[in-house]
Amino acid sequence: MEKTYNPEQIESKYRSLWEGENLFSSDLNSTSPNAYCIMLPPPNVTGSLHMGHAFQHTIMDILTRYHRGKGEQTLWQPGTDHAGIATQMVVERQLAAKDITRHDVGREKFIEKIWDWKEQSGGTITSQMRRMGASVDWEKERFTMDDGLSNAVKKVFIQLHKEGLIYRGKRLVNWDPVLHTAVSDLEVISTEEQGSLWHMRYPITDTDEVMVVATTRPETMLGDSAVAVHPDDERYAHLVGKTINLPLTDRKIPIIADDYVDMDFGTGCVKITPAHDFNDYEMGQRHNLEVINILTDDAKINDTVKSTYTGMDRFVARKQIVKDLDEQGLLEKIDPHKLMVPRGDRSNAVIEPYLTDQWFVKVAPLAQPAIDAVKKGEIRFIPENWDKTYYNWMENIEDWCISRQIWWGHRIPAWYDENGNIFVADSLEEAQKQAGEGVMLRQDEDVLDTWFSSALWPFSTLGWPEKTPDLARFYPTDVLVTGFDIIFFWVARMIMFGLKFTGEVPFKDIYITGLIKDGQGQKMSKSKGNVLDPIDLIDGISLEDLLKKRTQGMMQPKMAEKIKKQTKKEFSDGIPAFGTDALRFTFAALASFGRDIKFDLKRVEGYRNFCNKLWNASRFVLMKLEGETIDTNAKLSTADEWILSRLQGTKTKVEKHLKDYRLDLMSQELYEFVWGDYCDWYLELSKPLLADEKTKAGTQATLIKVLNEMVTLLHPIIPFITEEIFEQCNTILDKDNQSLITQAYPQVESQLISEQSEMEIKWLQTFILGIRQIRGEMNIPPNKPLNCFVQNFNKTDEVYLNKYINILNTLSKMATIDKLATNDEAPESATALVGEMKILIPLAGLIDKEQEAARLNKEIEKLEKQKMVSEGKLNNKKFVSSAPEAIVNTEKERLASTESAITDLSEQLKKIGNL
RNA sequence: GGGCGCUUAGCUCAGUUGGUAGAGCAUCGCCCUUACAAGGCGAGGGUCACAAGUUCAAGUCUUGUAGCGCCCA
Repeated sequence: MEKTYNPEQIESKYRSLWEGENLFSSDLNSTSPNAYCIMLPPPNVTGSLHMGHAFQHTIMDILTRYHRGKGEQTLWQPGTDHAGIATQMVVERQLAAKDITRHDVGREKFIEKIWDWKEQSGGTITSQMRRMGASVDWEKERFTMDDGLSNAVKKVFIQLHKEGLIYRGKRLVNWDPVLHTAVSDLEVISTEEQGSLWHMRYPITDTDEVMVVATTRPETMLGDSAVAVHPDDERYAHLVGKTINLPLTDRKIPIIADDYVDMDFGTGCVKITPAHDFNDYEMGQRHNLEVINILTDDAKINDTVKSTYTGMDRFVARKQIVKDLDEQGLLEKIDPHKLMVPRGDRSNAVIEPYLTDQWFVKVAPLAQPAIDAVKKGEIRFIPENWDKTYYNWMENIEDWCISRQIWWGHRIPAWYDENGNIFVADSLEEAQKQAGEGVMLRQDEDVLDTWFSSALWPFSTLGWPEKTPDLARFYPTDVLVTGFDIIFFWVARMIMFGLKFTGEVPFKDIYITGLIKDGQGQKMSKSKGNVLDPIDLIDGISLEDLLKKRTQGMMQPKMAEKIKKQTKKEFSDGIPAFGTDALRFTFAALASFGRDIKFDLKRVEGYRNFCNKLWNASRFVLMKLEGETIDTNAKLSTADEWILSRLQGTKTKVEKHLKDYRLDLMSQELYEFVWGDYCDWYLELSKPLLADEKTKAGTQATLIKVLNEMVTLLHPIIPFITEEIFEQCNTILDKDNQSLITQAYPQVESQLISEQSEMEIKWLQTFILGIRQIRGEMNIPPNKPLNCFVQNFNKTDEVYLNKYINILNTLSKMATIDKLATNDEAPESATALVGEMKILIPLAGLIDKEQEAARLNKEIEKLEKQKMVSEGKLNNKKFVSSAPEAIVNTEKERLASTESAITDLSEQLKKIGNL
């Protein structure tokens, strides 16, 4: 084996081996009683892997590899979604660079271009997944626009339509005037921006009075249908029922009363524009107001308004209208005002409420069973507090606008005849049958929201609506691993559709992961220039390349400067190559149940070091075993029994943590076992044991057994390095070359749990630690041989002393360990305690008396504090009477041993002091 | 305004049904001891945000306060 761990070579070796031998296949273990299945949340086909994906994929892979190791038939289903708007935008942008639009190209050609683009860039994310070691069943890879999935979409649409759960209607929707499409509520991000509040004077018909209304969007006044006041507002009571001469138009509009109006906001008068505001729309319905649309698809003033404003962009018109009102003396004032501005999450354009014909899913009837499934515990959120977020949203859910005015996606399976009658069918032929011979049909131009097809993912990928064996075997799936940001977009919709169409929940557990943020706790985003590419952590990247990556395609040069500065500060030497395993271990270790995760490069470095440690421990073992025959029945030493016993404890905890999805605790447990128990203690103990013919065989057998189990336990987290170590072990043992990925996950062997050996080794450790502490504090070099005495030992101590004399001499570099009788006068010494037994290291020329006195004083002080705590408790009658007996006893024992230690150390202090 | 979180060592975070506050990193000593300097050994460092309550006992349970964050309206 190489002296240092080199991830690069190992990783490429096993990437091709695993896939080449089809070891991720879900056909393995096909006779197991249970099957295990995880659906990969399909990433955007033209996207790339970000830290969040890498994190979640690591979690899914750990679960997958674990269950595969448990002998279950396991499917981790991969695939991508077509990301309608996002993907279409990319290709439109490419066209825009050549100064053409999709309309110039035409629908069919344009879609061809998108498919081309998908072919070209669609492999990015899957190849990155391969770099991460994701053990998905690649043979089952799906795409939301595959034929099978498209058929499922059609079938669902048709059935829901038949049941009246999908309808078409003219409604106010969120309109993106740049993309020319409706978007759902969820795709609109409202943020606070600085704007103005314009106060306009509206003259009351046939009077000299005016009403002052305030608005943040003055241009919408062209579509006003009323002015509303609160019914209890005495200031305006006399005006209700009169009309306003709407300025800049020749229309008269009524003054109405509605208790929706906030009397205290502004003047208490509100202009009502039903076609361009969601609240106004509802009020319009209540009062039968006219709905006047004044905008075009691209948010220009339309020709409903016969005026000079027609054709003006909404923001140009705004200026002009304000100017015109001012000239007519109708502008009262302009106040600066902070308001929530809705923008499209893709285009960043200001969204307009806009009246159009759209398709909707009636959600309420679907939501109730979906709520019940969680309430009844058929679906469990992990951590469970997310269920509140889910309920909160599901209980206030609105109908879902599913039509999009774009070309890339599943075309809505609906046709219209010349009279506007709708025929929903899975083909033109079917629709024609419904409409009758000779009727001219035209298919709906729109496509469905991408999430509509994603919502079917857990069963459409398994072949639904066919009753396939996969569907029977793997559905309902076991766990969904995803971020909280798509609980509404996706999780809720999968549950609704899953229940509706399969009658079963799509998954039993929903593991909501935290969000990966940068070192400063900022959300990673391209515009902030703080994204980390997981692949750069694996392969490393120079500062130069990182700067280039983070600033290319920046809209604002100013931002680029800032990003450069920040990046130089944080990554002055770029990022070293840590390897996939180190990154995966980091993700596992960070996967606690908090909400967000500040990503710290130092952690990756630490776990890279862990891999190196594991590597070198393996090297040690293999060196010691080379050319030897392993006797698996050899007699075991206490140290062997001890490490095997510790291993059982570790396995038990790992099992529990996995069950609880606490991968952080799982990885910590294994980290501590490997580094603390195995490397720091057992390997050191093995050195003298291997040198002794009596214990050699047992030690060899134990070294390799534990190493093998360790790498098997770690394999789900760090698959590459463990696979390599496993192979090296096999080579040395002359075993057939099998892959670790197919090995059984180790089970607890309860007969190997040994309290006796744990007690004995604890004694040994205490002895060694006592001496190390004296060496450390007295600055005695660790390899300088020392003489020491022991005194005040009991029978057990004596047995252990005889048994472990060799080990003690080796591990704590003792020259001699001599027994002193209780009455024997010891030389001036530094002292450590093992229970009641004293270890005495003569000062003679080695140790400064003052220093040892100071050390003892410090120790005694610590013990005194502890003594007081214990005494305080035990003197409290209530404690003694109410606390459980076991607790009281522990406290008594603690006090006794503390007191005895104080006595011993004080005595020692006195001895030094006297000299 | 409604909902959900967070606040523990210099930093990043664990802390199970209440029972002596932990890890990694960083810091400070001593060591290139034949698996590992990407390492070994030792040490220092905490009023668990604040206040009150329940309890023999509170980082942990209850209530309130402050600061920070996210989601929804």
